Amino acid sequence: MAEPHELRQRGLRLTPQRELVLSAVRELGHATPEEVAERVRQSHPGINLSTVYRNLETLENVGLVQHTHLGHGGATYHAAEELTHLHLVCGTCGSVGDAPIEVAANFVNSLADDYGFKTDVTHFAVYGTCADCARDDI
Amino acid sequence: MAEPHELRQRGLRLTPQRELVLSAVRELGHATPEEVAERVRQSHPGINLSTVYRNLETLENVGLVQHTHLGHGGATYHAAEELTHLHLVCGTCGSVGDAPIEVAANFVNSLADDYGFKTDVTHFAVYGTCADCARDDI
DNA sequence: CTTGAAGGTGCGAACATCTCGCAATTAGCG
DNA sequence: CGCTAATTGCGAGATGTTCGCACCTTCAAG
Repeated sequence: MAEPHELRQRGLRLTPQRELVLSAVRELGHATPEEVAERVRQSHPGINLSTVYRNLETLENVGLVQHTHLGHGGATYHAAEELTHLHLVCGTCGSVGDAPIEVAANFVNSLADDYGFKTDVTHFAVYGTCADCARDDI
Repeated sequence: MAEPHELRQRGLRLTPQRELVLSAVRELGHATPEEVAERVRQSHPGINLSTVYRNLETLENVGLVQHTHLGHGGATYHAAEELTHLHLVCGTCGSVGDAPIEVAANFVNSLADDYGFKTDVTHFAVYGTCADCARDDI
């Protein structure tokens, strides 16, 4: 039973770079393209940044990874399987916390009912002040 | 009665560039730094982009304007008075809709109660698919 | 009204990110 | 094995934003 590789299943060629980019994203959890490249270089030093960008895009197109905006400008990538939480970004200390998507369920439903807007809560972070910073009142 | 200018009240010097940047932000609603610069150039052609960036930052520090991330990478600026709505960004057509912040009230309260996280819902857009695109199912 | 110090502006260079074109390489079908 | 199209590496280029520095303005003090 020739169980085809998950990349081949999606019509992609199986290149070492591609596999490494995918596993880097999986290992890193949240990662910028730069961080992915750095991780990949541990086992494949010659990989080019362009290749990382292109593979992230390709992998996103076939649904294996997704990107999220955590602020500033750059996107960060996740394995698609892990997108089960939303991101709480603290504007004071910069920390990124997680919360289950369920906390947004009512909000999402309201937007759907009132505006017909289908929300993907994981795509943008939720911005604010984390508990620690709010307490310290820096 | 010498009502001091709003900029002077906040300890800022009154320069033509500064005033123009502020009024451009007010007139434009949502605007990228580039758009602000373009608007300002209508009455003050020589203004430098750096000056726009610096003034946006300065005005933000004193609370007259705020920036929001609507996606991609760049920030967009608002007059602080107008930040009474959240932004619904459609990933399909790119449109930016508004919704009153009240729709997020429960969500914000949940995050505060369960995580101690004080949310600023206006800072990041809410990403998803707008009613039109969802209907067309493009 | 003058004047000096601090703040602000313009300009160009430097970055940081990300995209693209192109030639060389490689996966995978037949 | 041999071909073709997909993929990679590389360098150049497009953006978007920041920074240093010399010159210019604001404004308060005299």
